Amino acid sequence: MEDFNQLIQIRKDKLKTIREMGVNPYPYEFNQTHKSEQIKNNFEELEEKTVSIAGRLMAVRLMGKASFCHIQDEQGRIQAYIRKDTVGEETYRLFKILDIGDQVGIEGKVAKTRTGEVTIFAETLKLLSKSLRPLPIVKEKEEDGEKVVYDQFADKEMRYRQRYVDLVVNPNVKEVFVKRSKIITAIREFLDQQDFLEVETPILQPIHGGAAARPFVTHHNTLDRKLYLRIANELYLKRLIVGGFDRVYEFSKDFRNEGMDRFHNPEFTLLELYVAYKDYHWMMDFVEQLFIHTAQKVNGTTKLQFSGHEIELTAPWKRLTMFDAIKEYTGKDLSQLDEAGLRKAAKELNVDLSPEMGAGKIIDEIFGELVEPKLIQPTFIMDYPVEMSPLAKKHRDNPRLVERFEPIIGGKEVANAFSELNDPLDQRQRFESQMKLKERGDLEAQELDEDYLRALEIGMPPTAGLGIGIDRLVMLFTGQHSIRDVLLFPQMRPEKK
RNA sequence: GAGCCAGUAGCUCAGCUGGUAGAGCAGCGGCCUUUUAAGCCGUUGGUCCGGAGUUCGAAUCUCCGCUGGCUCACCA
Repeated sequence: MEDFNQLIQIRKDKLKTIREMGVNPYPYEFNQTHKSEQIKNNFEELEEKTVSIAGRLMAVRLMGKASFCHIQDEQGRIQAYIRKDTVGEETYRLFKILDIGDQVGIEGKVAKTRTGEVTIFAETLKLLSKSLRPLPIVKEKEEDGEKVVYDQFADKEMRYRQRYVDLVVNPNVKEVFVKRSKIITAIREFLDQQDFLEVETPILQPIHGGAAARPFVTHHNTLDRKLYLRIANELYLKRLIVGGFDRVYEFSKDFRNEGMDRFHNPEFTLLELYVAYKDYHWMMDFVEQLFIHTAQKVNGTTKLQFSGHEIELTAPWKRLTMFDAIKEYTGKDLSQLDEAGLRKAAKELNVDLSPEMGAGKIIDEIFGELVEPKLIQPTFIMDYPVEMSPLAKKHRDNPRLVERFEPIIGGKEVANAFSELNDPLDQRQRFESQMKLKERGDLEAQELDEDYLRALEIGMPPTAGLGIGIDRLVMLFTGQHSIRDVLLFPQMRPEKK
């Protein structure tokens, strides 16, 4: 720490010197005419033209009365050449005491150096912001066309806690978040083209409905009442379908008070959308088109590289009922078995069960263990056991099942959809069986929402609904293996002083 | 929640079966007007994650704790 303070103290001393030179180390603006990649990509056109760039000083090679440095801006890095004779004595003196990490603006002519690198031959240089805290120094070298990185800033804890440093120093991190933004834009564009209305529903909810999860609890002082941070927005969006909006969607931050691992962060982004007069068959076609549109817009192809697999998103995707999928991958037909029979089958398949699991949960367990990880190419798994889906409509041919599907890609589900339950009496019964689970100690069982039932009693049209975990979608589209790598500021334990 | 691994300079790391801490980069002082991991000479810098124990002596061994990573469990 002593040493660290020393490094900062040296920079503070330099700051003082700079002020004494009559230079404002924190000026108010700078006129940028170009960015780094733009200059490199349009060299012929810009050669010998004057440009001005702004960015962070990332490398300095000082040689007496002339120097090379690299400036990093939003697009990348570009080299600048600073000559004492050209910029003048005062400016060169300033340049010599600048540190890596300082923000500078440079104006000069574009040309190539002897070794062929596009370089700005500086005529003026302006300090735009003095950095007081040292940055990790990452060096790169080209070797046989391969980029070798030295001293990479790799400590994950520090990368997540100080994302601003991570972003400065690890350029590929930036790409992930640019892509994340493009994905959301592409989805929004697709939905808007299809006449959806983007809406906003409450984050603070008196009843946490729409999913099975433990909530965060908070308190409203004026109303003196308990409120929950939403775990889903499903019940509000369906109230809007009742109200007469036929196509609605919301990108929502949802909150679940559960464990954290590479697939779970306490707050995450969920897209939910609802479409009146459609069912889950229609929704499967829709999901295919949504994914294809997004992949084309973001990656320019319907192929995805993930975990060493090449995934092809072109429609149609395989459609399998859950029972057929289990039969295909385990050889067992579970469709006619009762709970005892299912337990026996699970045992034969070496799937561990806990005693409180009901028939639906056992089926899901077998599926999750033995089938899901093998579904690499996009596959719709359809028709889930009724007990696990209290908001989905019963299957038109089989009352033990609901009309629900999940698309699985790369061995992981990326969405969840169903024909929405709109029979108010059936919905009340489903809530009541959830209440019984809750009494038995299931902390994730859903709450009975009297107002939602009132809305269904007013009457909801046949409706298809869809939820997509946006973070996991981004993981899939960017090839990242941890949710923390697609969240700018993942949740961390408090930093120890 | 469980198991495994890790924490040493600003960054990346070395430090063997215990003998009192090192390198490269960065920093600082020099030299250098086409360099690119620039180079050359010199040099500063450490609560070895924290605490307790064993020992003449602990970065190193033991225990407890903290933080993180990975895997599993829970969970969409």
